[in-house]
Amino acid sequence: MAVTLADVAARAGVSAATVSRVLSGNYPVAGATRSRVLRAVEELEYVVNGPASSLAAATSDLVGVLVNDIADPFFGIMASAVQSEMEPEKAGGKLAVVCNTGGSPERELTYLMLLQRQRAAAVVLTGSAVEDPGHAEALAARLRRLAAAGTRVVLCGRPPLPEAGGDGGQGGGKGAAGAGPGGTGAPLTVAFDNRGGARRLTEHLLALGHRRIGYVAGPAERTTTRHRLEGHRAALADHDRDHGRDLLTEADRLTVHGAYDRSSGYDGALELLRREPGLTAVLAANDTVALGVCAALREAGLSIPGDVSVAGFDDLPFSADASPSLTTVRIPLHEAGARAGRLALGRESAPPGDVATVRTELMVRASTAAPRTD
Amino acid sequence: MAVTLADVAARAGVSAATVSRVLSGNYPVAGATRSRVLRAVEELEYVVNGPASSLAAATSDLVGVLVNDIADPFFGIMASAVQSEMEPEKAGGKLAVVCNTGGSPERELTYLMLLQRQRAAAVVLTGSAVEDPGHAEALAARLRRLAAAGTRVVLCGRPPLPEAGGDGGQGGGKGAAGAGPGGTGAPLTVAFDNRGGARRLTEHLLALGHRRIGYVAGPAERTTTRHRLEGHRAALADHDRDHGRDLLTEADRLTVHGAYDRSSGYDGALELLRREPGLTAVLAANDTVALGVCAALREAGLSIPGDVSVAGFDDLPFSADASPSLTTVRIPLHEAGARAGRLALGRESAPPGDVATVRTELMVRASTAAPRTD
DNA sequence: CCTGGGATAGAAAGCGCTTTCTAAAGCGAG
DNA sequence: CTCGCTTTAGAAAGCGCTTTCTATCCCAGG
Repeated sequence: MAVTLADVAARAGVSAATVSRVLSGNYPVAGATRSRVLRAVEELEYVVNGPASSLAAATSDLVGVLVNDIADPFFGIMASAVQSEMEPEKAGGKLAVVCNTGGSPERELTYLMLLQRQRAAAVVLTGSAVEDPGHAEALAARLRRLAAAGTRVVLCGRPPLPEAGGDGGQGGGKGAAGAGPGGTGAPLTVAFDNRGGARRLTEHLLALGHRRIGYVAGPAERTTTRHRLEGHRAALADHDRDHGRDLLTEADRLTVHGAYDRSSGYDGALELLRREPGLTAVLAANDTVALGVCAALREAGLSIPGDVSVAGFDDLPFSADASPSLTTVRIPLHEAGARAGRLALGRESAPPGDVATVRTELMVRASTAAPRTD
Repeated sequence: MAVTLADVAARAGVSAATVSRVLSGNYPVAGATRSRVLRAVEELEYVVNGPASSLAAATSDLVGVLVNDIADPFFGIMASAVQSEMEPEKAGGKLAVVCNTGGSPERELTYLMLLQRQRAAAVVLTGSAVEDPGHAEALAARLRRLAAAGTRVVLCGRPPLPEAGGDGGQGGGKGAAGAGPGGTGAPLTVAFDNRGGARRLTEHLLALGHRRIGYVAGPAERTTTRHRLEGHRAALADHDRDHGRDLLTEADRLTVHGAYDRSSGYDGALELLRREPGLTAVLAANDTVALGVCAALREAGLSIPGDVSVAGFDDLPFSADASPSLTTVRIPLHEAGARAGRLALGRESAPPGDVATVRTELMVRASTAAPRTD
């Protein structure tokens, strides 16, 4: 039905082997022959059969990118950056496959299985991990298998995996977990400095004079949430130590958890206001949540930053445009994604300790100011 | 190196054929045999070799989704909806491959070529098309070839292709353009009623009493831009006819073009203000552009909607949250994407005339109001 | 007790490509 | 003018799976 290598070979008056060599370009072919082949390819509109090629060569030009929510620019930016490194137009270029897990660990495993089935060249996992030990172990096992199968695994924006727990059990599995081609076994990691960012953000609020600071945090079970919370508390603890205060114990009461969406911010802010009407500042899990917080505060008749300061996290494109513009912690998502992409392609060597941390940066804008002196 | 079908067959004490049948499930296998095979699969942690499977079966479980900008929720929502129809966890499930073209027609062709190489089961093209005749013909040719190769082609949010131009030329190509399996030849289309939406939006402003309406339109060469502009002008023309006015001739002067981003809105609004300081309303190419328009107007000391009304297009999630909340034209992106996904899978039969139009809906919010009576 | 047919499983022929291994030229050196 | 090397191209053996074709087994019906 479709045009095959043999057809091209016949037309060019050469063997199939020669055509293959011309197209892959990793073997010397005389100039005249080469151009004869290329002409035949043109004339017949030949397109390589990818599956056949992958089967024979035992390689694939697919790179999987797992994201929690493709409709969220946070992930869109990273995915776009990963993809920008793939050079699909070039001969050895890769095709990035963006898979939307919806944040579900089960779906994540499903996609990883499908990617393994496709013998993907690499897999990039973005987004925060769920801390449930069962899921974590299942995920680690799957990633180990992928690595053993020669797929490069890169984590982007999630913490490095814990060391292998169980011994993997039965079956005379051969490779001692991933000395496979191009895999160091342990996944490469591009980590965000969430702790440091949250810490600097809280320090900023403390320096402005805020003492009653609410926190609308992300889902309780995700690593990112925990890290940001830890940074926040570390700043409070430092402050307590230096000033003999006790903000840290208050922090529990002033923290609520929700999803990474606007309504969580809205609801969270109302709940915080209920718990502590004297609130002067609210930290949000991310910028989207911060927008919800702002909406709730405004509806409660509070001005920002006049009555309450609000700060977000991530610095998405819309954050600078919000009114008031959001104080937030910038995560260089594009840079991180691009780096993850290069690691996935093996174009950049693994960072020391296999973990590259990208710095976060405090962006002070209009939504935070000193509290009213009452 | 890796576990193969033969290994599983040996372990289960059956033939490779039987294992294949158990896994694909489209052939009767006795219960006892079946469970013996499944146990062997478990024990050996067998994962099917996708390329081999695709080669032998001459099918693939890849579905390509082309988007202009993956970081833009407009496309993210559609992509997510397409993906939600794929059921990757099921046996016959598909793997959606989201490809970011960056709006470049060349990259679009590159991705289509790669997807054809992978023998993708279907391809969904989202986003507006470029109207350049050269590109349009190249694209149409590529899509024809895809269809001829048995790949289902679905257009989502772009107009149906023009009828085949050239006759395709040389080579005794067989199929008369795509009576291939499951392809009707002509791509299936899910179209947005951009004209109608723009028309109703303009009518809304006219009804409020606006007469000097600026338009910060999208890139001049894209179909979507043209359609929205046509709707806008149709409304103006109707008004002129009924009221003996001449708003239509003014429209040219009050239209500027830009990209689909915030800064285009910002710059565009400033330019419009320069051309017509007495502007009472501004339409934007989409909601992101509208935000830029709002920012520019505000910096110019104008209040929204007090001095100038602003309206967008698309109704992205952030639009209701902006302050003031944006009047806009809602495009049911999720619904459209899901439908495109179903068409791609052949789970929904083709619409009459192969074009399904999804309705757009005017969302009147706080950013539009009657102009000041001066 | 024999036979025909349904149910189940195996043998084997590819699918279209890559890649050794091998052969045929082409060319300088002895 | 021949020998041995390099350069270039073909032959053919898979890669791991699917699927047709065929063989076997078992049971009901005659």
